[in-house]
Amino acid sequence: MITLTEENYIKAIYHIGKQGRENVNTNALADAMNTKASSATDMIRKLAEKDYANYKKYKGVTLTEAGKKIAINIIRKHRLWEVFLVEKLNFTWDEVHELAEQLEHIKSQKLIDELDAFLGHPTHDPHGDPIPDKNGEITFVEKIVLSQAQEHQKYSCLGVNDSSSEFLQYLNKNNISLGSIIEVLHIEPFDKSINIKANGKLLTVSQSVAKNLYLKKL
Amino acid sequence: MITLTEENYIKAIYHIGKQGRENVNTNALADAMNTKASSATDMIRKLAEKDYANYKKYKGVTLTEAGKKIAINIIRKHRLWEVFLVEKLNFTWDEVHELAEQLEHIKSQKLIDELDAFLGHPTHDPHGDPIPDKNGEITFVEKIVLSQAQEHQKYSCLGVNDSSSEFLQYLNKNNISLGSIIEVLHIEPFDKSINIKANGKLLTVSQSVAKNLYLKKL
DNA sequence: ATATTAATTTAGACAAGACTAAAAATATAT
DNA sequence: ATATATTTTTAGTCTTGTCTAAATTAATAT
Repeated sequence: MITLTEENYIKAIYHIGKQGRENVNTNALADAMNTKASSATDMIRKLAEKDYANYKKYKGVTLTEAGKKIAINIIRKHRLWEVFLVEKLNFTWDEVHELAEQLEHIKSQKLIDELDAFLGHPTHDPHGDPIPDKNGEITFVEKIVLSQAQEHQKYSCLGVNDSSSEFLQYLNKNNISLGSIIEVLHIEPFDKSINIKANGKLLTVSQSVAKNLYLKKL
Repeated sequence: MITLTEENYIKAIYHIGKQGRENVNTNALADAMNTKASSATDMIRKLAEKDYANYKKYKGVTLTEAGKKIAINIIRKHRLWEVFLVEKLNFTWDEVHELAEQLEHIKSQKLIDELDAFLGHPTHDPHGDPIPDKNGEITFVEKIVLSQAQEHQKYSCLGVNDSSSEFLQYLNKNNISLGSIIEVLHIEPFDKSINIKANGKLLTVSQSVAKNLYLKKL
């Protein structure tokens, strides 16, 4: 049996490992888990013991194939629940994350298969992140971040990098959501702020916003 | 904050208290929770400490109003999830209980309000048990058990007392479900077995079956 | 190359929820 | 009414996941 805490550590290792170097260091993991480095060390040991993680003292941690499988399955559940909440229960995309953190730990293969079918086998969650299929395959869509976009080019909004409710509410306020058409008008060389036309409306966004918005060239 | 374990103890106290004397004894609680009496004593102490339970040494435990409120809310969530699983995700009534035991602990008021609305504010779960409303009100339906039924009388099936999957599968096999029309033909004085016509088909049921099937006189 | 700083691990302790074994209180039987 | 049996509580221990403080290893700077 795998505990809830173990699942959360595995998920954190997966996410950190994804966006940076392969080997996840203890402090980064402790940060993500809101614990101290010593607690992270203990858990890493335990996960290595159970063959969910590869661990060499002072060298950081990676997931084994078994660990990755668990991580991907949790992510699949998380994202399917997010779709359910938004599509069926009138949640907005900034409300679903915390709740999905609870729901992702529900254990039932049939539940997740049926939910998937009930939702029509969605491929992306409400933030634009891909939903792994039953076999753990993740369909990768080529995407860039707004801060790397070119002037005078049209894009469509694919998703977000930062899914904090603050950021999502900022986007809501400016009427930007999945699929929104965004045209880059001008990039200010001084501070890298960007003038865009989003769904027809003119808007200037800072670099910190631009870094967290994923786009697809049209 | 209330822990998962505390919630489960509160629920168990509520259910045991419901079907028998008010004061729940330590052994009964330990049994229901699959723990030992000493563990139950510890938890009862803790619940009393937090004002969820009334406790006098050696005298058993009851819930306070706050405790009852929590219990009823968990039951509301449990039964709404059961409806969801059966109505929307193709589960059968014998498959849903364990899964609902997990789902009932998800914490989100909005989730449960929206789920309730999504399901059309159902009043009963798939086993015929009433679903408490948002204010904790439980609509009580007068029901008898098949073993107390009268000969030559027609009834409709309201629910079950024993919701083990063995019993539910027995009912499935004999095509008895919620709302089934059941006519009592003859009660055998020797062993109290009962000849019934269920959905048009003749069937003889033992007393232990008859004790666990709830009916409403038609 | 060595000193200093940063990251990681170890050691020991704590709270929650469980257990066993023993003691205390209550219930039952003659 | 007293002896016996049952139930409940207490005392002490264990595991999980956490912490602090100290020790160790790795990284960085001069």
